[in-house]
Amino acid sequence: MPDSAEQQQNDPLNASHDHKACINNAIHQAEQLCIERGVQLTPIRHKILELIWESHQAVKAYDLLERIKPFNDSAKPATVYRALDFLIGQRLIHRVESMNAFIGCNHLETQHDLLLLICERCHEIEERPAAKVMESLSQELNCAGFAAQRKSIEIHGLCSRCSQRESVK
Amino acid sequence: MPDSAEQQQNDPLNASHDHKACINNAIHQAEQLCIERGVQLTPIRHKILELIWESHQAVKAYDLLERIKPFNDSAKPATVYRALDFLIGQRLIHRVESMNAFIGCNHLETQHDLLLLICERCHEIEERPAAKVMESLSQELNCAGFAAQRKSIEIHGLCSRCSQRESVK
DNA sequence: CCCGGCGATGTTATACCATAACAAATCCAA
DNA sequence: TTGGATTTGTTATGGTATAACATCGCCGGG
Repeated sequence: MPDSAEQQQNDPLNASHDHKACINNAIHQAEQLCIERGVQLTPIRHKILELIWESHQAVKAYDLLERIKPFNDSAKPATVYRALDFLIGQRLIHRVESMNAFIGCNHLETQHDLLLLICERCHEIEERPAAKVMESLSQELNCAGFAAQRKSIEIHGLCSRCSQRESVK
Repeated sequence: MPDSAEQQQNDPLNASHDHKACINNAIHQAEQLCIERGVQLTPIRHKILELIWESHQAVKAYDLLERIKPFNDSAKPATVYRALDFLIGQRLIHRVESMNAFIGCNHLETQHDLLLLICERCHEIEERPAAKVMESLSQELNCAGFAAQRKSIEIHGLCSRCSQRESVK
């Protein structure tokens, strides 16, 4: 099978993006954070995190289940959901609410409430801190007297590369 | 009609809120819009819309199913989901992604992309147009070259009344 | 050493959420 | 009258998520 076949169906990862380094970095940071926090990034949790990081697309829990079975043949839904709960609790991944799916978090050291830009064509998801949006959002919440605990901001549409392609079509 | 709609907005959820008027207004607007648009707000769709408007809390599809059965004993999941699809397509209701639930839309005449403030204590949901947030969001998306099709902004936390209560406890 | 608590995982079962696919009914227009 | 479009009925199934209880391994106190 040619290398190109490994790449994503609709929209290969940006050629300039060294995804292996990207994964390694994320995983390494996660390991460090767990040590610092005194929590256990157990083999199952580690493997789930790796599987999620295999792409910049959101991954479904039952896909993770299928993909972890070769490494852990006793894996069941609860196995996966527990690992996901842990990873979310440690803010190492996001739950993408509008997709019932999960994606690695690229901003471990900074804030966790981010804008998610979800491309309907290539299915890749970009996280953006979007400081100005968050600032005006805070003001709005203040104004409403609302004490926010969790923010989910998910925008579906076409990413810049895909919208260029659409206009060429 | 617009007068009462604005009043609701300023005073949407508290004791002085005349929810019957609120429902009537929403339903009436919906009926008018469907006529204008040449689409059919059939009895099933109408009933589902009414059931959703019975509260300002998000409603689950299978709860709607139970609650519509007395009126339509052949109701099945598809019955409900089809009505929901229609109502969402006409922007008469929102899907609350982070809850797998549905809520009536209070801003039929204006924009549909709104902030949803979801109270974890009383479970009521407030819609807010949040013009400044939307403005900075547009700038952010522009900046990212992202062509948005659908926006889901859901904030979980404590509403003003509930956070007061919490601090008293 | 033993044991008891704790966190993690194994295991079974079930509940909840959503859609596919095809049939039947209705209505309107050609 | 027929035939297309829309809506609803019906059956079946697939996808998402959690509850509940059992077990295991580790580690520290008695």
